Parts: sequence; C-alpha cells; structure tokens
Amino acid sequence: MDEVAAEAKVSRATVSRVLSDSAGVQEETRRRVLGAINRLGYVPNLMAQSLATRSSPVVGLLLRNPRKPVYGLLHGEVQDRADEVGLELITVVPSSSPGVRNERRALHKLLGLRVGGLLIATGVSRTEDLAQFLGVVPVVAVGRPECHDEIHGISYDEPAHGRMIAEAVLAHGHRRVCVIAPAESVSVSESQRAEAMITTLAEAGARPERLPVVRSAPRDGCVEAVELVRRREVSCVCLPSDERALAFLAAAERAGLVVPHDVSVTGVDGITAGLDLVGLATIRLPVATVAEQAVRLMAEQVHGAGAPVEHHAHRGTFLPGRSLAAPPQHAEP
Amino acid sequence: MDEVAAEAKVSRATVSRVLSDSAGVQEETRRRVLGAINRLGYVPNLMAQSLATRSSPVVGLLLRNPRKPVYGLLHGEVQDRADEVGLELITVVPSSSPGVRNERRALHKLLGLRVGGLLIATGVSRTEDLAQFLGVVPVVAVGRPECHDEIHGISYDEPAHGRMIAEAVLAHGHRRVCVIAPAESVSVSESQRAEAMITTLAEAGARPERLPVVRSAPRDGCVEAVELVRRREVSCVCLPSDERALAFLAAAERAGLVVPHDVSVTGVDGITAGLDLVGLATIRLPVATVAEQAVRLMAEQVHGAGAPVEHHAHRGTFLPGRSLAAPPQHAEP
DNA sequence: CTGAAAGCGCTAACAC
DNA sequence: GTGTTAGCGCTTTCAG
Repeated sequence: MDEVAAEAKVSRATVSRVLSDSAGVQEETRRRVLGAINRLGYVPNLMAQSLATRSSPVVGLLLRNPRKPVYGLLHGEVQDRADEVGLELITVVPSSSPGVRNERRALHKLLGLRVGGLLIATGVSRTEDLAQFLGVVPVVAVGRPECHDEIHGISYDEPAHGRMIAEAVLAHGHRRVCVIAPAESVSVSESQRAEAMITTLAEAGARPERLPVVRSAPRDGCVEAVELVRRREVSCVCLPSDERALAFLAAAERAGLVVPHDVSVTGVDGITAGLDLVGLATIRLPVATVAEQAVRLMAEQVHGAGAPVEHHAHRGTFLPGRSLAAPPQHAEP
Repeated sequence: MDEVAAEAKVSRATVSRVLSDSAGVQEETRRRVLGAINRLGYVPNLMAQSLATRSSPVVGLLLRNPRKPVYGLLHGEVQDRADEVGLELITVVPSSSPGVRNERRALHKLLGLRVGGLLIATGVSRTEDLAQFLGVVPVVAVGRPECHDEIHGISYDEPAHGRMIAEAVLAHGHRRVCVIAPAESVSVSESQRAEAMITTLAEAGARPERLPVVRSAPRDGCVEAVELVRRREVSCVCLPSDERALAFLAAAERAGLVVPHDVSVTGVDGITAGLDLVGLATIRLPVATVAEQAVRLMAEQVHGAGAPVEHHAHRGTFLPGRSLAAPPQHAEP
C-alpha cells in the first residue's frame, strides 16, 4: 500500500479512502491512485482490512460433500445468490476421512478466518458447537433437517418427501414394499425420509418392510432387497436417495430383475443428470429455493440487525418415472 | 488472546508459543494455557496470525463449476489430499453469471486473503492474469489443458481422450460420424477432445461431420445431430462430454431413435452416477490422480523451495457401453 | 522459561 | 481534501 501511495504521491490514508469508495477524494487524486494500483498490480490485504475494521465482507459456507450432486448444485446456487446480494463467499469442506472431528476442524477454519457469517450445509453432529458462536457471528443452517431453536434454518421438508413417495407407491397399488432405512447416524435426511415412508405406508394399511442400514455405502442393503423381491415378498423398493436407488437398480439388473415388471423402484433427490433416461421415479429437492432463502436471510443478518429466528422447510416436487408402475400380477392378493 | 493470557496467568507471548507448538514452554504452563483456551472457546484469529507471520497455512482452490460432477469430484479429491498433507483448503467459485470478470474477481478474493498457494481449476481466460502472481505465491493449474510455461500444470490428456473415442468408434465399424465441436471459447477441454476426434477419424479415412457449437448449453447441436441421423448421413454421434451425450440421448429418444440400433453415441467424463445404467460408452477422467498430483506439487511448493516447473497430462480409461455398437445395416457401404 | 515491545497492512478519528 | 496517529490480534526478537 505504501508503494501505491508513493507512486500516486499521496498518503496511505488517501489510498485507503479510494479503496473503500469513501467520499471526499478529488477526482484527479482518485484517478492517480487507481492508476498506481493497476500499474503495481496491487491487491489489498483483506486480512489486514478486516483486522482493522473488525468486520469481514466474506461469509463462509461449510459444505458437507461436494461429490454429491445435491451439494454440488447447492454450492453453485448459494454462490450465485451470494454474488447477487454482494456477499463474498468462501467454501470449506470437512475432510471425508472418518471421524466427526473433521467438521469441527472445518468450522474452526472458517471461524479462524473471522468470516462475517456462517452458512452451514452439514450435519455438524452437535448443534451446540454452533450455538456457541451464535452471538459472535450470524449463522444460517441450510438444507439440514434438525436445527437449534436459536439458529436460522432453511431446509428440505424430508418427512413430506417420504410421505409423497409413499403416497405415489400406494396409488400404484403396492401393498408390500421394502424401505431402505439408514440410521440417523448415517444421514439425518435419509433417515427422516425413510421413517416418513414407513409411517405413511403403515397408516394406509400396507405392510412396509424396513431394511435397516448402518453404513453410508449406497449399495448397502441392496443385496437383501433384491432377495426380498426374488422371494416375492415385496413388489416395490423405496430408497431414501437417488444414489441408493441407482445402486439398487444396478443390483437388480445384475440379478436379472426387470424394472418395473418385477419390481418398482423410487428414490429421492432428482438432481443427478440423466435421471430422465434411467426413468427413476423420485422427488426433486427444491435446492434453488433453499439456497436463495438462506442467502437472503444471511444478507439481512450481515447488513441489518438480527431478525427474529426463522425456520422454513421446503417441499420438493414428485418426478414420475418408468421405474414406478403397478405391481406384478403374482403379487396381487 | 488477552483473555486467555489473563485466565492462564501468563503473557500473550506465552499463549502464542503454545499455539504455535514452539518448544520451550513448561508442561505445566502449557497445560494451563490449553485449559484456558478450551474454557473460553477461543479460536485464534488466522488473519492476525498471517498478518504477523506474513505467511498463510491455507491454499485456495479456484473451482470452475461445482454443479458439474467432474468438478464436484475434483473438489472432494483435492480436499482429501490437501488434508492428508496438512494443507488447509478454502474454495472459491466464480459467479456463473456471464462475463469473464467473474474469474478475475474470484482470483482477487483469494489473493486478497493472502493465501499461501493457488490451485486453479478454471479456464481463467488470460493466463497472464496468473503469470502476474507467479513470484508472489505458488500456483498450480489443475485439470485445465492450456497452460503457461512457468506455471505448474496437472491436467487431463484431452487429445488422447479424443483419439481413444475415435479409435473405439472406428473399431466398431463406423465411417460416417458426427462430432459435436464446441468452440474454444465455450470449453477448451471439450474443444480439444472434439478436434482430436475429428483428426483421428479423418486420418483413418472416415468422414467426420463437424457440428460446431458456440454456446455452452448441453443441448446445443442435439437437434441438428438428430436430423443427421434421421437422414442416415451418420451412424454415430460423438459428444465431447457426458452431459452433452445425455442431452443427445434424451433428444434421440424423443425423436423415436433407438440407441444403438439407429445410432451409436459416445461421451467423455465417466463421473456422473448411474452412467452404467444408461450404458453410455465414455472415457473416465483420472480425477483422483490429477488431484493427488496437483496437491502434492502444491505441498512441495508451499513447504520446500520452488521445484522446476512440471507439466503432466493424465490419460483416462475407456468405459465401454451399450450405446456404442456396430452401425445399422443401411449405413454400410 | 517467560515477559516487554516492535511491528505485520490496513482503517478511522482527528488535525491541518 | 489530505496527512497523522493510534490501534486491530498476533508473532517475534530481545531482555531478564
């Protein structure tokens, strides 16, 4: 900055004024400074800036898993919306090696950077980890179901998604359906979806067959589900994510099962490209809506004062697909 | 930090020593400080730290488009590798609204943060924008074809991928094939793939039909390609990315064309989930290899001294698929 | 082994 | 309008 000041024959204070667009700088002077900045390729030190102002124009996004299409899309959407409202976004991803410490580490990285806001798109196991920073920096949870009373939360209405799937399955005449049900420790969203499916099916008098799963591998439970189909104990398999549904579809194909002739299949997500070709019946998550609202909320927090805590759960749309049809004859009562 | 010092009844200097693990702190004192840190939930201010040390433990990743599976996977891989070698990673994404200024803005955000290293997974149009910072901070280009002589570059061998596809297509007996060829301004990678396909096909005496495309919408050119197939002018359509291939597959289906009976189709990427179900013949990009090598190179740069500039292009593997078969009879000479 | 003091690059009152 | 000065939170000699 000193170099720029020297080059423009002004003091550092003036350079600072030009940088922050503060009024009261002569057009001529301003031009000289801008020239010097360009000539020297000077990039202001954000860290020094926020150290001096005790504030940061950047908000941090803690992103669960960029490899999954849903998170990829969310990342893109949040980025674009942030750009629109003038928020600088940086993203941090917890390492995917086992252990819950990773999320805390990632969170601390963001906190260490003294970001002006925190967008949390992760399961951060203990919500208390977040609560701790509520007073310090605005926090908005995005796309995660569970959330603290004092934390703004914009999420997907997973129970509704489970019900929607179950209702579609029932409408096609299925009565004996297998639901792959991951433990909450595997994925809160997937667990909520599966539980809602099971409840809805049971309430309608159908016989849901719960297949518990305790690991996050998408293929988990597929072999068992195929076996159930083979024994004609179920006419439909509902999986709590498209990733799992695709894995099951592959397993079914390998086992010589024809979809939907031998078995119907459903997923949830609706983001992955090429889903229309596969013809998977699923729910499309309202990612754009969630991202938009979360960023808007964050912008308000960062700029204005803290609004009262908001919680919203958005519902996706059902995507019909060839994979869901009427049950095979032999399965009829 | 003052509070921590007070709580532990030491001076800030000692706290600093404990934080940086520097030797020469009595075990007893150290324990007291650590205790105070935990009790107060203190997170050191990274910005102040790097301001004082004029160095940063974090390296920045400039990521083109998190919505695309290839970039999503790359993001995840880079993150994990970085974690392994002890590099803190933050990611910045250029806004996707039109205009090339976005990448520069994103780059400046990273530079402003005074990151200790720059991983560039983007097209940043003008390589000179990067060259400017070569002396200041280590730069490694990852997954982008073109690159400056003085910039480390780990990328995909796109021309080889184009050749591999062309050879597979030829081996199946196709002679008249349509190649969707995006302009370089749309995507350098895709353009390189397409050009290599066309060259290889032509050299083998086949008659490639180039279908230029100047927008990045994946559906671009699909209608025209379908028309070529309908008029039986080509027996195979080669697309420079899976995204485009999926779009074409959908267009073909809508037009009543059966793959591979009426037309063979190929893509490039091999990352998207469910590709095996669709049966698309494609090339799987060696994303993990590229990420690993790029991060290793960055770690060397950041820790040790600057090694001589390295350039590597990695070749993917061909994934056979139902979508590529022999040409229909009527297309035979 | 620990404390005091001088900055790191920048902003924000406050003078001129 | 522009320059001066005193920190922001931390590291790092240099004494003790």
